[in-house]
Amino acid sequence: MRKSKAETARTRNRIVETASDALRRNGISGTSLHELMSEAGMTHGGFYRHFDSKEQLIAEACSRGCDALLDTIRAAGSRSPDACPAGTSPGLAAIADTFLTPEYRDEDAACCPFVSFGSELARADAATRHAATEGMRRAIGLLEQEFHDGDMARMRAIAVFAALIGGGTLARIVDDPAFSDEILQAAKMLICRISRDATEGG
Amino acid sequence: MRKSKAETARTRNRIVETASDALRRNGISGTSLHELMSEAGMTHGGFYRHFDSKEQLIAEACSRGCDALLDTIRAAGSRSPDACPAGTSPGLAAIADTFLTPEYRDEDAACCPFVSFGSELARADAATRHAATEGMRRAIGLLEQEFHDGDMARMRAIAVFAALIGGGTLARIVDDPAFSDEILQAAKMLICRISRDATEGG
DNA sequence: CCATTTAGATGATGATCGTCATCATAAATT
DNA sequence: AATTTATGATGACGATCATCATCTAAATGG
Repeated sequence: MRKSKAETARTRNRIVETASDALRRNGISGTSLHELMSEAGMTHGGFYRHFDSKEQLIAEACSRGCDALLDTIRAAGSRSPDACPAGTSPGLAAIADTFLTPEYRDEDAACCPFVSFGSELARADAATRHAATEGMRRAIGLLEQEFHDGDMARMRAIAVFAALIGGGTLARIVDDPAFSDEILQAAKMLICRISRDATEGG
Repeated sequence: MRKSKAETARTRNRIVETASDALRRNGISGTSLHELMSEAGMTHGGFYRHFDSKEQLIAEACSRGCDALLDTIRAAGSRSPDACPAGTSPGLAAIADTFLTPEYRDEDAACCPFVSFGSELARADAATRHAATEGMRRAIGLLEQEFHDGDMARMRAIAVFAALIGGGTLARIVDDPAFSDEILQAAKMLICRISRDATEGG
């Protein structure tokens, strides 16, 4: 049942894409190759025609998940925010609005890798950690643009990213919806505050 | 080989304590009962004399890990900080100094549960999530005290906690030490900024 | 002091895991 | 057209997992 070169490449791509989704739904150790491959429409046997190991796939899927995150940040940044306190950058407010809402929190698959399996990434193999590091660099780079080369733009971008990931992670843990919403609000407020600091030169 | 009541209680306690450490080192799915019990100085067989399931132990160990976190926060809050920018609460600066240092980041076992297995907690069973939620409530309550009933004390305490967890999680992922240190610095700066806002009524 | 209960060791259970050998088949190459 | 190559299915491998049955010896309760 050999497939054409083009179709083989498409299959490989489909596995990575499927893994990227599955990881964000179930985490690294919660994702098995069996489940993964059948989700991609195949049996488990073909896996090693495309990858050397599960770890190699995880690294690639992590990178792919970061790409998706970047796209979401870009799309969010160019939207008009639900609410934008005076002095806050509209782009940052819109990004906070996108990632720190109950709807985004309750989504399983569209979630960002760092929220979905961030604590597992700290224990992952070198290649995966590297993919995550580079993804994080790019994400922070995007946020940095929102500060228009201002003073401490990079520092502030990192702070915003930490608030996004911290708030998102905690909100997903909490089993009390009101408390969880409070966390989202606090993180959103924090990000707007950082943005205001930048425009006011605080 | 039956043991006395007191010793049985001590054994059970030792298992929970061991699990609390193991969880913070290896995460939830990275911790097996085999490994756990032998770490506690026993074979795996005796486990079910003390617990109904692995999940039940995880929930208790999570609660215990939160207790340890609370103790660390309390101890940190009453220390004098390495550096304390003008207007920043010394307690908050000291807490940031404790949790956002390279030394704390590089420790395996003493780490806080939300950093160590926060993303796994979001997918854990109801009892574990509840234990985590209550632990988080208490941690935020402690931080809230640092704001002395000021305006939005609770909101700010949540923001500080999100910055701690977000910063700590990201710093542990990154494989570039300089970048990781940068993340710790940014999160620390953020927390000092929140503290200053409170004293200045910003 | 005897009968009962039980903590913890040993070892088996079935399920699931990552990985690999084999095979049929169809694309690629000659 | 003949030969080689490689995809993906089938199924097995050994390891590991949570859980449980059984056995022991010691603590408990009468």
